[in-house]
Parts: sequence; structure tokens; C-alpha cells
Amino acid sequence: MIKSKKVINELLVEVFNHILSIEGSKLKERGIKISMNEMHVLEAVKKTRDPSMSNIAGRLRVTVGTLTTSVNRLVEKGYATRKRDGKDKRKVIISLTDKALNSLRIHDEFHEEMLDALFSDMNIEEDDVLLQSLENLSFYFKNKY
Amino acid sequence: MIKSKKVINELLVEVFNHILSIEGSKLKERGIKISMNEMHVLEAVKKTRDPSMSNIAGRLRVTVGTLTTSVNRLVEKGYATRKRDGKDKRKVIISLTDKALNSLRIHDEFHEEMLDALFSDMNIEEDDVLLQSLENLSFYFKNKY
DNA sequence: GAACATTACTTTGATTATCAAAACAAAATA
DNA sequence: TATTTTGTTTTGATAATCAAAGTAATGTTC
Repeated sequence: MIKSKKVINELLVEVFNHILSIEGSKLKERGIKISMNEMHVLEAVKKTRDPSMSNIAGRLRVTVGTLTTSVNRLVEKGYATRKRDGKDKRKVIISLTDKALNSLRIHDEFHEEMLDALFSDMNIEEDDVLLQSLENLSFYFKNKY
Repeated sequence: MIKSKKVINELLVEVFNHILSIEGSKLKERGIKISMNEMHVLEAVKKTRDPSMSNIAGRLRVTVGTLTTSVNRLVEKGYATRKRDGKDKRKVIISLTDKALNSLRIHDEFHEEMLDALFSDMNIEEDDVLLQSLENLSFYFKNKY
């Protein structure tokens, strides 16, 4: 494998997993009592325009059944609420509580900090070439498959 | 958030998860009947120099107890074998079977293909700046935390 | 508009992934 | 030899996941 492939592969394979587990423990330290997985569900709820069960599950790429159990737990723990759609009563719309929004905020802050550290340590703020490439990379993976 | 942060954040948050789930389904299509998680265990076994339970668990950042159950299943399914270390009989050394090595090969091939597609579509083969930056990024995350 | 089909979701049953704490066995140390 | 440390497994609990079956609302067709 040529070097460039190796580097990107490593980034994909090793680094992301590592970051995810760091993130989990850091959040724990900061008193967040939900898993990274649950955090991702909250994120998906927030970012999904019409946050029905199907739409959220689609975004997360899990089955709706899987999401049902996640949402059950989030509702129990006070992070989310369910309501039926007024127009189409088959649909269930998920909303986030203040508690959830607060957790998301802390999570975002952690990401900001991590990236700030990265930027200040690596001095890449101004590197337009890198950013363009990363943007392409990101776009590529989001669309290709 | 400034744009560059946004791009890297997106790469971390969205792209990685996406790729992982694509990868899972692609491997399924190619007749690999193990989960991505199990694949990661096989990878870790292969890459760990002295593949005892503790060393492998450390690399994967899971508890040894967790690894025990994963290895149990891999042994049941014929992907791995256990043996005791000759010198220190407390240690359990994991080895991979041909079946495991074959699965790893198919997995690697998928990664190669994915990256080949990326490279040919994006024409970044020669982009030394990008590669250097990605390498730094990779190094940074591996060492910082 | 009654019968049938589709859509949206939940439930069920099964497997996998994870941890912390307890148990166990070998090795190191005092 | 007795005690402690190290390496692993077991136990008990919870979370994450899917496929398939079940339920209820909506859409379609004749």
C-alpha cells in the first residue's frame, strides 16, 4: 500500500475509534451519565428536520426497532419525550428536554476544546489546502456510499 | 465555530460512523459473517506484538473481561485459538486461524478499494501537504490523549 | 365504502458488547 | 512459606443491535 493510503487508512481505522473512547470517558468525568451511543441519538434527534422515529433511525442507520429501545431509555431518564403527530397519527415525533440540550452543549464544548487544542498545537488554522481537501474527503464519504 | 473546525468536526462525527456502517454491510455482502467489532478484535490480535489477553484488551481499550467473551465467540466460530504461554502460565496467547486471516484479507481489500476509489475520484495521490497534515492529525490524536 | 395494501411504529426473542466486581490460578516478593 | 501482585475468567447487570411478528393508522382500488 502506498504511503498516502496507509495514512488515511490509519486515520480511519485507529484514530476515530480512539477518539470515541476518549470522548466517552471525558464526558463521564464531566458528569454526563449517558453513553456515547445515547449522545449520538440525541444529536440525531436535534439535527433531523422532521424527527419521527423513521427519520431519526434512517439518519443513524439503525432499524426503527433499535431506536425504539434507545428512545424508551432516553424518555425514562428524562432526556426526550414522545408525541404523536397531529396530522398523521401513526408518526411519533421525538423532542429533547432541557436536560438533553444541556448534555449536547457539554458534548459540543468538548469537541470545540479538542479541536482548539489540535489547532493551536498544529498550527493549521490557515491551511486552506488542507481544509479544502478534508472537506472533499468528508463530502466524498458522505455521498459516495 | 470557524469553518476549518467545522470541517474536521464533521469528518470526525459524521463520516467515521457512516463508514463503519457501510463497511459492515459490504462485508456482509461479501460473505463475512462476523461483526465489525469482531473484525476489530481480529485486527488487534494480528497487530499486537505479544498477543496476550491484557495486551489485546489494552490496544482495543476494553476490559479484559469484555475481551474474554469476544474471544470465546471467535474461538467457537473457528477464528481464533487460545494457548497458555510456556514461560508464564498465567498468560493466554491468542492466535488466528486461516479463516480469520482470510476474513482480514477481505476486509483489507475493501479498505484498499475504498481508498483507491477515493484517490482516483479526488486526485489527491500527489498531495504532499494533505498527507503530511493527515499524518500529523493521526499522530496528534494517537499521542495527545 | 369495504377490502386490501402500505406505512409507522412497538414488541418479542435472540445475540453481542460492555463493565465492575468477585473468583481463581500462577508468579513474584517478603 | 505466607502474602501480594498479575493475568485471566466468571458472574451479574445493562445497553445495543437485528429480524420477524404484531398493532394501528393511512392510502388505494374496485
